[in-house]
Amino acid sequence: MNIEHIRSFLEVAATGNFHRAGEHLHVTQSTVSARVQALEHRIGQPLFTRGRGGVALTTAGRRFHRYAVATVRAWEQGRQETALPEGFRASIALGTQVSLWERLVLKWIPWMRSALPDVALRLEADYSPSQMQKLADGLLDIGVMYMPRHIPGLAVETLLVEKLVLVSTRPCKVAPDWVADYVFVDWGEDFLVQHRQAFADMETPAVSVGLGAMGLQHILASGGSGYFPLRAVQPLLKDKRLYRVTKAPVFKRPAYMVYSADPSDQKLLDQALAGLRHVAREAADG
Amino acid sequence: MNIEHIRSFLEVAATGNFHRAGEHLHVTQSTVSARVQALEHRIGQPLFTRGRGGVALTTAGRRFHRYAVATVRAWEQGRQETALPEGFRASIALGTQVSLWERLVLKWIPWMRSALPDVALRLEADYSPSQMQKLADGLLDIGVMYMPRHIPGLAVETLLVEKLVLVSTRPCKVAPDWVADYVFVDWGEDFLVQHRQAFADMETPAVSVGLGAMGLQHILASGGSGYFPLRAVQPLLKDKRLYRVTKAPVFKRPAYMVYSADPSDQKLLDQALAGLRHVAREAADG
DNA sequence: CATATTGATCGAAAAATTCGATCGATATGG
DNA sequence: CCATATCGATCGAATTTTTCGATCAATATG
Repeated sequence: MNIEHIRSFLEVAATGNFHRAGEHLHVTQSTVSARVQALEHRIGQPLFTRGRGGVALTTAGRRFHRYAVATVRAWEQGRQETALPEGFRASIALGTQVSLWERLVLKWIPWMRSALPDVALRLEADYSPSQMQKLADGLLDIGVMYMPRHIPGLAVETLLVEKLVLVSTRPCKVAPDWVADYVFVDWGEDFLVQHRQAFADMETPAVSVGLGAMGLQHILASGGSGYFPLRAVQPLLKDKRLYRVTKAPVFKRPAYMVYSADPSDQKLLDQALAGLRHVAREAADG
Repeated sequence: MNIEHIRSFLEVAATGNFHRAGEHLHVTQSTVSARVQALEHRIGQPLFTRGRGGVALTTAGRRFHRYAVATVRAWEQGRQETALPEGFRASIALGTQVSLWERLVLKWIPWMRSALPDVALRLEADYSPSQMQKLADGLLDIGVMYMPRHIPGLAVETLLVEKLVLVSTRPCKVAPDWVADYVFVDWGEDFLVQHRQAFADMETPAVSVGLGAMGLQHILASGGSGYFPLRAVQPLLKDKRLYRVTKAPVFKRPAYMVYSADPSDQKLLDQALAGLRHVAREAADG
């Protein structure tokens, strides 16, 4: 069965008129008639009552209508999602965590556009678990994230290593007054482990924050200290709005890129990965 | 685009082999090849990597896969739902409330099977509001229910009038000791209004029940009185397990059938309605 | 190196789709 | 009552698409 036939059925149902349906579909009335008849024959039921001033759906036609909509929509959407934009040769689908978006992907886009102008880019910012699934299912070509799971068939490569440094709103060289104004920011499981090792005797901080940007806003507004990516606080250190606690340990937080070990277009993937490595070098903390 | 093409894509994706896919679809390998190529051309992307020992989905192919499944399923299901069973000329879709199922529809089915053996029956038991919507949408041909809403384009016809009579587990001629052992059964809005008019000074009964069968079970188990359909309690009256309170008012509870005022097959509908009227007469309280 | 398996390709045959013209039925207006 | 307009069905011819069988080239297997 042809999807054009189903689309014709929907158009006739909408207009109630074979001629008008034909116009909308850019075919003749006899074509519409033939299509609807083919559909009716395939289903084995009349879908329209042909009468006086046009047509109306039969009970069977109305029953079929919702499935017709679903069928056409599923096909149309699948085509849309899968097809390449006009004038492109291939496409790369990349998923990333929001926090790595600005830092890496935003710079990778122009790199790709100039290096491979005929490759369309499909980008999504999502959270890590669903992204790993999409990579495993082959729905994404590249994932950029902290803390990937290891899955067979997927290669994981360190892209850059962020340095998390302790900063405070007051100048001080040693670890600050814990508990009082320290803000614990959850930078993920790796950080948690390192943090616990370094500050084994530390009591539970009064404030702990799940999202980095929130923690930074908090200490800037209310004063305090906490671990933040060097890159993110560097301008604030220059402005003397924050001070680095130089004696405190520095933690490392690596970001990875994940990709298929056996891609359908090895060459294309290699180029895209090279671009990511390039922007990662440029974005390195130094 | 042809749905067989999409089905072929799915079969190839499942088997990883054009030959085997062809066998499953009862076509030759070259047909499968042509179909997949047509699909790829229509989408503008290769969906498989053809290689050494078979084929594998590309990223695009994997992306398309779920939509392919959705498309085929929607069409297949629509055809299933809409098509007539083998050897039937037409079909009638009837929806009813559960409580009227046994009373009417169960007897209507054999009537229809013998009167119109080449008409398929589609039956669903549902609750009134969604049923009226389905009737209005033309998804049902006939609805059988208490308390239909009136909707333009739908005809409503009284099918039978149930008599609700007061019965008690103890013999008594007059209204029983209210409140103490009377069970109020909610037989719908009409009943509520009549009941309130007849027993204006009645206090709120101790027990009120939403479903008729539950109320009947309750008074049979624990003793008491309440309104029930004459038809339902008649055998219990004969067995002297219940006694009718003859002086109490009798309430009427009409059941209706609802159908399109302008059906696509008037003659067929008329015959089905005649059948319903017939079984309703037989089921009348007398 | 022979052999088997894979998907692509080609040409011919078959099937389907499409179009334009026309038909019959029905409604509208004078 | 009749001329006219509108509607969908139908027909035949032209076109396009689909299918098949045979064959080819590439790649594994023993």
